[in-house]
Amino acid sequence: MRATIKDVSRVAGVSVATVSNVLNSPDIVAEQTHDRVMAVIEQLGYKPNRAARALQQQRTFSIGYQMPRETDGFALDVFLHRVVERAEEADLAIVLFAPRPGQDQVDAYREMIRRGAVDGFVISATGHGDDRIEHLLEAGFPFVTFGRTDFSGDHAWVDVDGCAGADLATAHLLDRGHREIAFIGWPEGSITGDERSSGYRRALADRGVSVRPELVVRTENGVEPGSTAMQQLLDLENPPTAVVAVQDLLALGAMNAIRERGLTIGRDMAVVGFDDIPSAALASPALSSIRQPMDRVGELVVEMLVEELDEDSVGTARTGILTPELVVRASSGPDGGSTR
Amino acid sequence: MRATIKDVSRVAGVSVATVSNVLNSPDIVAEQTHDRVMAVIEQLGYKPNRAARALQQQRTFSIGYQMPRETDGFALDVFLHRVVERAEEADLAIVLFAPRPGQDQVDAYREMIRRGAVDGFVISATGHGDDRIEHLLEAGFPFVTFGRTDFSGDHAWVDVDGCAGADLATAHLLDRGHREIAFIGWPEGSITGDERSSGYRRALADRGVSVRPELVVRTENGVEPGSTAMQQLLDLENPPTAVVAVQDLLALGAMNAIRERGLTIGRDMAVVGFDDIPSAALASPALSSIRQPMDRVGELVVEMLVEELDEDSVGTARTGILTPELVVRASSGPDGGSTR
DNA sequence: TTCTCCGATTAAAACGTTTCAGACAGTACC
DNA sequence: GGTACTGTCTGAAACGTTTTAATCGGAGAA
Repeated sequence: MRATIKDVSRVAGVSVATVSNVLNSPDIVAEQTHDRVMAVIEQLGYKPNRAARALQQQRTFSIGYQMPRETDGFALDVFLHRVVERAEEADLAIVLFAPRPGQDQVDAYREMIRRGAVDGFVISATGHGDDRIEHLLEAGFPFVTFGRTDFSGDHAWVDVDGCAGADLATAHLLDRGHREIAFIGWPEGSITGDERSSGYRRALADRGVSVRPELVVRTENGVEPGSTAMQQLLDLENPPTAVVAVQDLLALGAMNAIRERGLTIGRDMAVVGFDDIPSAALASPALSSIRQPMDRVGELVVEMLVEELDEDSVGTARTGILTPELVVRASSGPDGGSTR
Repeated sequence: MRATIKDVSRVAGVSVATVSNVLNSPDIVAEQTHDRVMAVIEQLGYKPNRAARALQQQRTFSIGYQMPRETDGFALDVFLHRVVERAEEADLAIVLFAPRPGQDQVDAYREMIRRGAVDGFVISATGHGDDRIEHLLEAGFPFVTFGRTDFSGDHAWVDVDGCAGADLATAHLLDRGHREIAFIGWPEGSITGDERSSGYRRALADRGVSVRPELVVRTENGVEPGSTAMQQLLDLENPPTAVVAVQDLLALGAMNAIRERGLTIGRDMAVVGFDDIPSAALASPALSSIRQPMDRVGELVVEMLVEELDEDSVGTARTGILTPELVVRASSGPDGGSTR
């Protein structure tokens, strides 16, 4: 059926070892032989069998990725697409897995390792108290995370600078003349949320604007919570003129609340969100937001893992911090001169 | 490092063949032996090596899925999550791949087959003139598609009944008393689009409402086209009182146009979309839409492929048609009595 | 001439499974 | 006591690679 190395060797009149060498150590084989074998390989459409290679080399040429259950605000499609593309370049396959119903998350990883299914992992949806990280670290198994963890110092990770993102959003509003800028955040304690809220404060501090504590509202993610939070802000004696939300869903909720009060978004109240989920562009008015370079994240995550695998120097703790970008749309008001 | 079958056999004091039998043909081994070996397997945390198994059995226990480039209106995350879960149950891994830059789509499939990387494919984003299908058919390689193709009679596929969906949407509006119902569709020629538009006509015909040709507008997908189409409909001498869109993006665009005319969505003009993209629920007012059971699709696709692989009876041409469901939200008007 | 070295090639082992053909001991049957 | 099973277990081959060590012919050095 499929051509094997044996077929190639027979047709080319050389040993299988030579064929293997042509592919893996082209320098040690005579040029003439090389060309002849190459021609046969081409002609037969030969591709080395993955399983055989994996068995012999004791590496699988594939990396595992746990399919996330929820993907709120996470552009899985673009992330994963780039991950796959980049992995392909390094001759690696992406293998998806998920804990079986009732199976512990960590167990799923353990199983993948035990059956020698992957050489390493790409991990997303990290956070405080993530037991996967701890387990992989003590197992000494290669992995790279998207997002920081409790053990960020000990492993490779890629993250988007949430602080810079929130700073960007806030500065944008300051540029447009706003001084009373509110922040709808998550409860303290999440890595991502705390980062972003610090960016808000930094931007204000940089411009010498003092933070009014009552302008910072913390709530869980979602449209409804965003709406409630905004109502609360609007009920203040001295309400803000602009608001930055830690996530687009909250921003969309805030927009609803603003609209319900008969105010015009962008004119009476400027809004900027975070994550640039697809619905941000589709909202009306369209929501200004902070876009994370998810394709770059995917790319970088794989590149780091490849390095780790090549040198198998676990524990070098490479890190990559990417800068998000501000996407200005109608919700942050009529375009003042400065769109940067 | 990892325990192998040899380790187990040594510790349990039996041959490797017996260990293998314990796992694969438990019936032919004495109960006592079985239990003893099982205990050792447990104790050592032994899991059969994937590569070794694949090499010996000449099947890979994995199925390939080409990462789609664009995912408009396709809930990749929920589809893929269920696919992975269901595959796991059948002891199959999902391997992602994508054509390398410059590489032909079909070539990517061919390469996967040649290197014996997968036992079969799950394919989405099908349509007229899809050369992947043709190639796989003549290669006699197992696969199941989500969506019909030019060769639907010759292979297994799963699809959502778009006709029933559009019927549901249209009937819903008829139930609410609308008689002048417009349809914003795609240009004729796409399998999915034509199906859905026929559902619109069927619903009207079933209730004895005649189709006014000028109420059917065809345009490409997207928010802007939807807006333009709606403007066109509103400019009619005798404009519709409700509109069904073949896709949510078009519906969202239509909503923008309606709003811009100073009309109130749901009261002056009812709107129903299709696909129930995340933005539908987030729009304001929230958009009524037709939801496709993507989790069921994923499930079914895998189940069919598993059957195909087991019996290796390619060409049985199993088919599965799933019925979508109507999600009623504010855009289709105040709730009249009948929400079904 | 003989020895050594070198470049090119290859035979064979190994990776961890599954499976086929036997082996082996006991049991039932004639 | 031999034959034929039967139930359990095992040795060895095979799957398609890579890799190590060995072979081999020829060229250069002594």
